[in-house]
Amino acid sequence: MDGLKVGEAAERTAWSPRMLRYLERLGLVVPARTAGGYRAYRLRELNQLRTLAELRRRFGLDISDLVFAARLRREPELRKAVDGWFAGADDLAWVEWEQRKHERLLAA
Amino acid sequence: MDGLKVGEAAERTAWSPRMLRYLERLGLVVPARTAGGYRAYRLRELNQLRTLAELRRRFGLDISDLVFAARLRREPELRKAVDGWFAGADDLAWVEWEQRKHERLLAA
DNA sequence: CCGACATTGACACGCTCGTGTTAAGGTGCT
DNA sequence: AGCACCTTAACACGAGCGTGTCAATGTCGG
Repeated sequence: MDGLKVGEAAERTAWSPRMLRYLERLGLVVPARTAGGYRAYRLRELNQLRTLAELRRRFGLDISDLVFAARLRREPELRKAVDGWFAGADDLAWVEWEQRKHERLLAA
Repeated sequence: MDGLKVGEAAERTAWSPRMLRYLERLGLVVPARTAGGYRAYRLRELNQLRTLAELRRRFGLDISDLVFAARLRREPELRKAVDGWFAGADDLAWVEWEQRKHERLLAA
């Protein structure tokens, strides 16, 4: 078999098999599948799992924080809206920010 | 008084006074204070509150998602680490996962 | 100086998250 | 064929989030 099964991957990454399945359902770490339906964890997934654990430990992140970060990358609409919110939160005026966005669009 | 008190701000933004205090404790919308200790909501804060409600409604965001987004802006160390995690995850995996979710829905 | 509203702090409650466990069945090496 | 491990689905449960409410006290305008 090419890639580790869920139990083997769990042993090598200090996650439980349960959590590996959970992370897959959230779309964070998605292994390939064998013909029989077994999860096949390869090097990329193992690295993701180790990095993920490190992020939680070092920065106290929730898993849901990473899910949100993933959404930010995948949904430009969302990223724009969030940026807009922060524009109103910094001392830059919202209207000015909108204006400059329009200017950028015109310039493009 | 220059700025709205918490009750007045609540009426105009469709948040409860309780939630306005909560959002302040999270560092998301922080009004100035009067000499007597009353919160003074001005235009900037009112706009932030309305935009915040809109983000929740339109994108289904949690408040904690916005708190995390704020951390991302303020902590370059954190942003770098999160970017690093995504570097190990090419978006092919995401597409495959979406496809299988779709198949599951069709099969149901 | 009184009444309306503010302040902080605490208790409460339903909901979701992260995690384990168990059940009922499938895969695959030897 | 058997044994170890996998699959999904379900139930369980403590912890934390979002929110309301109540109590004790402070501020302010008329």
